[in-house]
Amino acid sequence: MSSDNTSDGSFRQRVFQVVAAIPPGRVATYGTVARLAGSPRAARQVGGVLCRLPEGSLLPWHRVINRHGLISLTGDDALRQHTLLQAEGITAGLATPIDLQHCGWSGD
DNA sequence: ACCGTGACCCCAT
DNA sequence: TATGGGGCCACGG
Repeated sequence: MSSDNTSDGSFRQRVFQVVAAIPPGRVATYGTVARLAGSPRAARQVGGVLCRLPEGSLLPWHRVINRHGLISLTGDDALRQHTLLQAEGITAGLATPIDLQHCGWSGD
């Protein structure tokens, strides 16, 4: 019921659902996640939500990168994300940009 | 209800 | 080619 599918509640919950839908071996940019979440201009907020993720979350947050195909985190967190991406078959993102044309996911 | 914050993105110098 | 500043939107205190 609804003319819109925005019946989930908070934007944060929506980001969880979108990120959880990213297939293994693929990555999505913050802008893409924001767009699929219903707010194409809220790319920044997507990072804010992931930053506040609980430690036990099964959400594949590591599959979310910036529009340059690089990891936006810094320090140990960046290395942690890079390691998780390696486990997905992606050996780039830390210093070498990920090929978004090959690994990029747009909600298919 | 107001202000500050931020894992972004875009443009100008 | 690198660096800086501004705009955007949602969330916490």
